[in-house]
Amino acid sequence: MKNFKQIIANKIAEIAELSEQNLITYIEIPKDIKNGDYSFPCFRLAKELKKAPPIIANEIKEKLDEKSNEMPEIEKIEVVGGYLNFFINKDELTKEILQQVTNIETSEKSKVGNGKNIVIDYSSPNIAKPFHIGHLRSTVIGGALYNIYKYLGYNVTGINHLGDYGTQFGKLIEGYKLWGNEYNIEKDPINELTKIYIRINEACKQDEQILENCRNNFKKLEEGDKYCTEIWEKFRSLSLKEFQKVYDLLGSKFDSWNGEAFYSDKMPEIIDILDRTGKLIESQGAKIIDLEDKGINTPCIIEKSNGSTTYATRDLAAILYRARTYDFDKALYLTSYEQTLHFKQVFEVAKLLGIDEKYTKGLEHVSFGMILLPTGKMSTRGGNVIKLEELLNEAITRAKDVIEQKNPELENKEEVAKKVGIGAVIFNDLSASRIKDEVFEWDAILNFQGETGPYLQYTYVRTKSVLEKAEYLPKMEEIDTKKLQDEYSQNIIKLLYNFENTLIQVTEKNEPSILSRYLIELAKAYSSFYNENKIIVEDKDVQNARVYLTYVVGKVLKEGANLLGIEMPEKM
RNA sequence: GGGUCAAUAGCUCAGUUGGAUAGAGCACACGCCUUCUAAGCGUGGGGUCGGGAGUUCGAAUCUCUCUUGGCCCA
Repeated sequence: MKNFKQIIANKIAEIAELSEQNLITYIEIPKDIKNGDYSFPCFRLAKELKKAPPIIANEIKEKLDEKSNEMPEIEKIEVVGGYLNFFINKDELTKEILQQVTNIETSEKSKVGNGKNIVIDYSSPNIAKPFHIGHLRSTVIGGALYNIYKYLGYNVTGINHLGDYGTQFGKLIEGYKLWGNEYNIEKDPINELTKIYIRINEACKQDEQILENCRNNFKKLEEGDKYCTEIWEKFRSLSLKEFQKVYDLLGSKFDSWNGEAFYSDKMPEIIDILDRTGKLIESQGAKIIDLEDKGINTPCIIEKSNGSTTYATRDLAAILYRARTYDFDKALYLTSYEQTLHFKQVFEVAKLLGIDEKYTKGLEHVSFGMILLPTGKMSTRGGNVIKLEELLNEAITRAKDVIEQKNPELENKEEVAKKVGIGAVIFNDLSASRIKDEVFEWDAILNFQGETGPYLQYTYVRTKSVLEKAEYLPKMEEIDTKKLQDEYSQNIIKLLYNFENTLIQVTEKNEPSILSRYLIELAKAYSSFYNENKIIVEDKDVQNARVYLTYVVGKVLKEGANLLGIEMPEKM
């Protein structure tokens, strides 16, 4: 793929005797098409050359014009004010892009990641607790990043760092011991376990002995007691079965399910390492690392006064394990911004573990905003949670209603409703920047109009419909790209050119919404094109060109949506 | 109190490392289906880019400060 920016920078560098590296960062893409495909603002050269920007622009243009035979890609250069505007030869550009998109599966994209190792820690729900809409963002954003890194040739490991450890299991075991036969946890594990959990908490408040038993259970669990371990494993596997229903709906996949419990025997080593650095100090009976000199005025607690470990210790053990096991270049943690301080502390303490700088530099907390209910924050104890399964099923039901209304003759309504409903939910979560909070409202999430998942799907379905009508796909070599020089086609061409670059931007910022916005732009551009241009026409050259453009747009829309975790129906 | 993130149209949000006249969707009004899916397309109204100061040829974007709100703090 030709890099037009590079070509322009290269030529200006020769003339202005400046470094190509600098110039390339100056070159920008004008918002308005009439200002060309690329633009070089000469203002910043004005000072050192001691000339007015328009004069500089004119001088560069003159010299560039002399070399025009060296740059067949450039059609013309215009000076507007202090700007030097470059117009790329449309024919050249169009051919280049169609070629690239045609071979999208085998393009050079895989070189970008260069086999670097990326570890993504996402979803990570708590065992025996409801899987609610608060877990959606981690699952969906993490999943999208997983797909995109992989697509760009990174070697990605997805980890579901389950919350399957902690004193609450001592309580659950006690509750199960006492009243296990009263609850049908096989049938409805999470709801029943939640009931037991609430009940045992009440009991603990009233009876100190029960609380003591709970503590003992957890201790026994840690020591590998057979009975406790068996019950714990039962809770874990029953919960996972429940979670799997949601993961199946969302299409989430993980390479590792090692949760907190997995690191339970790996924490003594962490404490030992930290101890030997001399930075692990006693404070109010707890073992802490002071981070004041690192600009973090809250110390990191490694071991509590009662001798139990903390989330921080477990995360440190995970870092050490992952560095050894996956040799990661980047390790991403997908959680809400509530945990910002926690990860700041952990990443700082990780520098004391004696691991290579590569690892500590690769740690990154990818934080996102919270999902709030119109009434405020969700809370499991308060009982005001919306379960993910419930949301997804509602989405499917609503999608089915729309299908009945718009296209009652459609085959596979169930399957399409699933893709559309889930697609709407996923896209809704990926369309705004991560950091934004989201107030949960059914009508907003399950809206199928405007900038939504179903809009992308609908546009894709239209491309398929056109291809079906055309009955054949012309060969790339037979396309007369001159037939694609209208404003609408060119708009699409330019967007297609940006596809790979968009994906790279996503990984640079760990921000899948950049891809979401891009796909909306592409779908809009195609919809305008579709409305303004008849595609199946008398003139076969025109038809071939437009059908082919339709084909590649469909291809990119589908590829892009799949990367976000959204499936495309062929009809809807 | 300390730290941190945010504030752009009535609502939800874009705005690529500072660049040309700040853009979408929803909502509202109007127009477009005897021809490729109207879950669509087009037109229109609507802005003190939270306030102020600064840096710069140029600031929604960078710096400082203030205001409001979210989140975190053994």
